[in-house]
Amino acid sequence: MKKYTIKDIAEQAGVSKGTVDRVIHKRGKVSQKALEKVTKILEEIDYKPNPIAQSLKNNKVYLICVVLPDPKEDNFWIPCVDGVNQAIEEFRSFLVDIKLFFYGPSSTQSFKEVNEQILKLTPDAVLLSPLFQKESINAIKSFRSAGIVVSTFNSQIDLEQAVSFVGQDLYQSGRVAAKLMHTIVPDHHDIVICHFSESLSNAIHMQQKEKGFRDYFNGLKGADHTILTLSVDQADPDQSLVNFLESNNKALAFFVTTSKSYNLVEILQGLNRKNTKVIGYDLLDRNNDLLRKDKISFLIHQSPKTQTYIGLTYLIEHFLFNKEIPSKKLLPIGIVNSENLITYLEN
Amino acid sequence: MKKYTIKDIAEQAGVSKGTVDRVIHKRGKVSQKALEKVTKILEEIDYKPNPIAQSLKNNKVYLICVVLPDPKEDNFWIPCVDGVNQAIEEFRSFLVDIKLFFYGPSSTQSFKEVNEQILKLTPDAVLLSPLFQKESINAIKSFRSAGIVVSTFNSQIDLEQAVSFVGQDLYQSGRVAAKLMHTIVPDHHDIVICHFSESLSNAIHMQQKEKGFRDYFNGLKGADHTILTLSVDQADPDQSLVNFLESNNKALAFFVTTSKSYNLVEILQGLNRKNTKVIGYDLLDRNNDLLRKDKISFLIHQSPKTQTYIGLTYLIEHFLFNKEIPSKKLLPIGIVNSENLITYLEN
DNA sequence: TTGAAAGCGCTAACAC
DNA sequence: GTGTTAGCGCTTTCAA
Repeated sequence: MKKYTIKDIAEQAGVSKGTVDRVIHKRGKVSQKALEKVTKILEEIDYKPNPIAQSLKNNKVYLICVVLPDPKEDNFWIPCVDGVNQAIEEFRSFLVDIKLFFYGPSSTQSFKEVNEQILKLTPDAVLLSPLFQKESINAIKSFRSAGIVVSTFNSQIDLEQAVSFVGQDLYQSGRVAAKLMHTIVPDHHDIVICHFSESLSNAIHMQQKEKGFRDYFNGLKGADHTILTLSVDQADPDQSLVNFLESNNKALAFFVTTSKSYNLVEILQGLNRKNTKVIGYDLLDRNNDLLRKDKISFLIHQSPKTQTYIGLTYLIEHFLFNKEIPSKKLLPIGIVNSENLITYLEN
Repeated sequence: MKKYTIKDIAEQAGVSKGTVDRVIHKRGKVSQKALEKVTKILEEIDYKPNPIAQSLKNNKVYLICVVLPDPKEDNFWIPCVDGVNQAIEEFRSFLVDIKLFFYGPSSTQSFKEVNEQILKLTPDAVLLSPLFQKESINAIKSFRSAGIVVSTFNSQIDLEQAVSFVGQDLYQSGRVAAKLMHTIVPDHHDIVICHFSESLSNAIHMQQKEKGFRDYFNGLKGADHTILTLSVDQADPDQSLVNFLESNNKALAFFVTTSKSYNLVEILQGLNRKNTKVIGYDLLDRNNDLLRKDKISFLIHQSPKTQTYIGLTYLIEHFLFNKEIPSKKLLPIGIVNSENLITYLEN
């Protein structure tokens, strides 16, 4: 298992290392004869340059900026920060510098400002969650024209704009929830899809999930479910829920499209409504407690921590070792109940 | 964001790079005075050597051998081979050489032979699935005394023998299955735990899963389930199943502790038994088909591909970049239904 | 006990 | 067009 070096190839071809390097990187200034000779050898041995040596030569500290909504305002994002920190820790001794930036989850203005601030730093790459469609496309454009590599996570925006996306298939995620609901709820049952939209930016997410959910039930043969959609009023979610529930006392099965299932469950408990089935998203502490107590049947895990962690490792390994960045990575849709919860929390 | 090099430190301390290196690696032959000076600086800047430069210097091809049961004899292991191949592909250009070895899943003799063969190659590390308790401990001992790093996956053996284990908590996995069963099966129901033990080596696995499963139900307050255990006769599994089912026609809910759920389902279909609920393991093609057709309610995913892939990356990054090898990595227990199946298959 | 120097594989500047 | 050379950060040998 001999690994060939550029020196071996140079000797074999009877040229110098410099010439071999020129051939490898197609930098021209090589005679036809030398080119052919070297190319032939390269192909024969399927030469791959040692990425470690390449990286050492290129001793530059890569700057990567991560942009996401402030986890203090929406704790869905807390694990994303954990993922970033894990990457920082893991690559501490390498030549990478990772900086975190937060914006207000409902302020396009703060999103803009943060991006302008980052642009001034001219980082090598930006990893961002493009909550706001239009503003994100603008931001990505200006990053790219400054030669900055842009990767995205969590929110998929229709684009050839970004190099890479790490996240989940939200339509499929709605189908998963529907299938679970179908397994735990008898036929002839009313099912309620609840949208808690703390920031309008989630609208697309919620729609895709709803579509998947409804499509699943529409596709059933002898199906007979009434599916309602409830968009919880942001101004006063609790009252909005109470009103709905009091006028729909047959509603016992709920699919919450955001991480707010705890909010719904607390209201249900307040109204003393029994035998409800709730399926929601995200392993927040308050959700986890209710899952353990069987007040929530299933949570769907969107792997927020993994999303940022993987997004970052793609970038880092690209810079350090010339690895290709996958253009799209859709993570598995995790189904979580009270018993496998712990195995997700420990990872 | 300046990264310090040993040259910087040497200059700061007024000594040579050699001396700094001696301090860092505690190789002695350093005067008290120099030692203190350098140590102080190292601590102040929290110096971490550049692992890329270290690795480049150490230009050695690391040999890692992977030992697992022949996937032709038990296709549970096919994805494990995929995981190995993924790691090979990903680290193709680095100085690592990964070799695969198979043994007969029910032949301790072939396990022994393979290990002897590997011992002769004196690899740097071995990653193995220690199916056979006793023989594995012996093998690991001889590897370790030859200075070979040993990591394990899939089967946990009670040991400080191996450096690392990647796998799942099987007891918890049984609990997950039980919880799922509990959600989909009415009370007052007979539940059957089915052990298909194609090789005796699985015995411990199955026991742990059974224990978790039973413990879950025993822990319920107003529970009222009859749980039977069926150990399917290896000599003639089909007949053995038919006999059992004909004398237990109340049995409609089944937990299959191995990847053979398809086998049970086919028999159930042959007997034309309806309304059965089956929970099993592993995303084999035959299981997946039945999951899609709703003949299996849930499959539990043990992430075999990830197990070998992670096991290998731990070893490789340890050798190449001095990363620490986690002594135990328990992967999330995946709950799979017809809708999130595809998201697992694509990963 | 210490410093100087060579070299790992690769790149890029420079001289011819 | 081509070869030579210096140097990335670190380790290790050798001479002092």
